[in-house]
Amino acid sequence: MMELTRKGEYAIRGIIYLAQLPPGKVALISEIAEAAEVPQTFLAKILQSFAKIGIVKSFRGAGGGFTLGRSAEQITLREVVEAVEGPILPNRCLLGAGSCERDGTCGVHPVWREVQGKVVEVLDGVTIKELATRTK
Amino acid sequence: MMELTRKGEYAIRGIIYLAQLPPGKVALISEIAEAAEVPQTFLAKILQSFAKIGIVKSFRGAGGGFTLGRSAEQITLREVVEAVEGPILPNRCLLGAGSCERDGTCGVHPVWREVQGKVVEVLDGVTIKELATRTK
DNA sequence: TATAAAAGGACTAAAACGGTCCTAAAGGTG
DNA sequence: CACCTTTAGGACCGTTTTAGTCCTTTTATA
Ligand code: SF4
Ligand code: SF4
Repeated sequence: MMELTRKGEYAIRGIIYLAQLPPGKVALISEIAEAAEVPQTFLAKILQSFAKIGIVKSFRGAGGGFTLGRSAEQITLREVVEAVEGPILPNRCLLGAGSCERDGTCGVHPVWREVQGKVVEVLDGVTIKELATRTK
Repeated sequence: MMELTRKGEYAIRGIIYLAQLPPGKVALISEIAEAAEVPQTFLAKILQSFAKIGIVKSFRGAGGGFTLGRSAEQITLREVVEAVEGPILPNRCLLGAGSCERDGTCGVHPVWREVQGKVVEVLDGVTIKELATRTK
């Protein structure tokens, strides 16, 4: 249960690599993919989607590549994970009332709410900066 | 991320229904399925797998059906969920060393370990009994 | 023996996963 | 301007998982 997909795993590895670079340095997708040991074209898609939401910045043409969109301490692991996997949602009844007609009477509902809260708390509490410095 | 499948959802609903019955009462799969609002043949598979591991007991033939395999306060939500979804495992690197060759140097690894711990803690802390009494 | 269940197995449609490949667009360089 | 480099976007694809159904067999009761 609750498994991160490869997409999520790759996204995290890629962004950590970016965070380990000297600030401002742009890295080629080929370079990131090799360092993170991730299929290049797949990682490209992921970083492109990150560029859209501002987590990374991208530059085209010669001398182009990717950089972090803001400083590593301002990007949380939660953000990265959610960007790629969607919201932390142990059960679909947690998104919006009425998604399950039983939620009013259901004793399990609050448990999922609690699980969600704990996971979000952990993931919100760790920044990419921390991960980058802790990772060799 | 981390979504419970319908199988898991149905399993929980079914077992809660069993827990709400007077102790010792056997219920037909048709009855459980209707009450829990779950496809009958699908629920049958789930309860059959539960019978194998002892969470429920089953009886064939006329007058047969299903009962809890032990008292509701001795069955945790975690057990039910894991029986149907497999172990709580936010990332595959958590099962066994060597499943990721990076785990020695990886700063993310401990975060997943923590997430796993928190979720297990919550799910272990709630019994089917509690859920049954809390659910109308 | 007839009947009432659950058990087991085969099968399936649809979605999600884990990518690849090709073309287009944008930005430097000589 | 022409050419090269690099990301962007879209189409496509094989495999696995999800979410079931259906049919036959076994077991137990009446
Ligand atoms: S029955 Fe309860 S736990 Fe299940 S989806 Fe509905 S509200 Fe959520
Ligand atoms: S890189 Fe780290 S988090 Fe990712 S699978 Fe390997 S050990 Fe786990």
